[in-house]
Amino acid sequence: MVLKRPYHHGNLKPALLRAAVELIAEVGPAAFTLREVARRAGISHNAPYRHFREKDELLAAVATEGFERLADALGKPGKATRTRNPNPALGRFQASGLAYVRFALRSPEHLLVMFDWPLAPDRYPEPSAAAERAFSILVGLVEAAQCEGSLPGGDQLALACIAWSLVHGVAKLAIAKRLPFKSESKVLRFATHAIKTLYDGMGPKQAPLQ
Amino acid sequence: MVLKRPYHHGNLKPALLRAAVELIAEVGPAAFTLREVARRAGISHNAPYRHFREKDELLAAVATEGFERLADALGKPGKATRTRNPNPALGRFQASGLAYVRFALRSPEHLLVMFDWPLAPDRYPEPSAAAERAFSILVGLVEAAQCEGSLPGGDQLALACIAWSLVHGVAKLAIAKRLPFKSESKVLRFATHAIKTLYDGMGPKQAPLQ
DNA sequence: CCTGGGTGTTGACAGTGTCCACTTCTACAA
DNA sequence: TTGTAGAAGTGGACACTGTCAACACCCAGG
Repeated sequence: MVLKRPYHHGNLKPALLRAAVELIAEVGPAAFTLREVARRAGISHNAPYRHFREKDELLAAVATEGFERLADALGKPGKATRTRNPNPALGRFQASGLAYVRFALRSPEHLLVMFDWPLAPDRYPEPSAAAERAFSILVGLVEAAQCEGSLPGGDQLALACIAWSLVHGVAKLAIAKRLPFKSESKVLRFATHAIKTLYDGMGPKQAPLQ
Repeated sequence: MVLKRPYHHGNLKPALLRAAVELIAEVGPAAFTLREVARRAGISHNAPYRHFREKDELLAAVATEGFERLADALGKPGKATRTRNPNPALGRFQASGLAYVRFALRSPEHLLVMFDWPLAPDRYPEPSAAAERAFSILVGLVEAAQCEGSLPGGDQLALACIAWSLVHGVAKLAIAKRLPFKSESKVLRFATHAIKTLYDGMGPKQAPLQ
C-alpha cells in the first residue's frame, strides 16, 4: 500500500508563508528564492503562482503579517506594567518601545522584509495599510500619555515619530549585529536605557518643534 | 577614419563603481545587476570580473566608499558650529547627528548597501572596518563633549550607541519615505528636534545604565 | 453522473552570476 | 628595437531564477 501525498495539498497558502519565513530566516531576503520555497513545501516550482501573482506578492504577505504581529505586540499591555503605577499610560508607551525591539530580535526575518524589501506601495497597498495601523497604535499611546500628563501636550505625531525612530534604529542596528551587545537581554537593557533617556528629554517642559 | 573605443577601457574600476551607484539609485540594491552595470560602462558582461571577484565584492566596495564618506561627513565641523559657542564639542556632536541624516538623504543608495546588503564580514572585512572607523569618530565626539562637561561622564559607548540609533532610525525611516515629512529641509528640521530632545534627556544628571 | 474551474504539473524562455578558453594590448627586459 | 609575460577585455557555456503557457487532476454543484 503506497502512502502518497494527495494531488492537492489542502492549504498550501499558509504553508508557503511559513516556508517563506523560514527560508528568509536562513538566507535573508536577498537570497530568498520562490523555487526553493516550493521545494521545501514539496510542490512544483509553479504551484505558488496559484496563490500569489508573483514573488513580490508572497513577500508582501510576509510583510503584512509582520506589521500585524508588530501591532499586536505594541498594543499588548505588557506584564511589566504595574497596576499600581502612577502613570500607566506612560508605562504602556515605554513598554511598547521595548516590545518593538523585542519583536525585531525575535522575528528579524519579518522586520527585514517589512522595511528593507522595496515593494511598490501602489501595487501592494496592504503592507502599507498594516504599517499605518501599527503606527496609529503608537500615536494612540502617545496621546494617552499626554492626557495623563506624563508627556507634553502638542504635536503627537512628532513625538511618536521621534520614539519610533529611536526604537527602529536600535532594532535595525541590533539585528544587523552592529551594536556591541550580544545577548538579547543586553540589547533589551540597552533599549530600556535609551527609551528612558529619550523620555527624560521629552519632559513636559519641552520646547515646541521650532 | 573610424573613431573606436580602444580595447582597454583605461580605468574601468572607478567607472564600474560610479555606474553601480547610479544603477542602485535607480532600481535599488535588490534589482541591481552586474550585467547591467557592464552594459552601462560599455563593456562585456565579463569584464567586471577582472576587477572584482564577484558581484558582492563590487557591492562591498560601494559600502566601503559609503562608510568613508559618512566618516568624512561626521568629522567635518559643519559651518553651523559657531566659533563663539560656549560648548563647541557639544555643537559638533549634535551637528554630526544632523550630518548623518543629511548623508542618508543625499546618498540613500550608499546607505542601503551599507546596512541592508548582507555581506559576510569574514569574506569582506573592509566595509566593517570602515564602519568601525566611522563609529569611532562618533565616540570621539561624545568623549570631547564629556570633557567639555556638556555630556555626563561615564559610558561613552552607550551614549554613542543611543545617539547612533536615533539618527540611524530617522535616516532609515526617512529614505524609506515612512516619515510624514516630505522635503529634505523638513526631515532635517525634524532630525534637529529629535537630537535636541535626546540631548535634553542625556543631561549631566542622568542615571547610569542600570 | 458529468462537467467547470480551482489546484498542481511539466515544459519553455529570457535574464542572471560565474566559469573557462580565447584574444588584444601594454609594459618592461634584453 | 624587439619579444614576450601577463593584465585587461571578449564570447560562449552552464546552472539557476522568475514567469508564462499548456496540460493533468480532482472536488463541488448541477
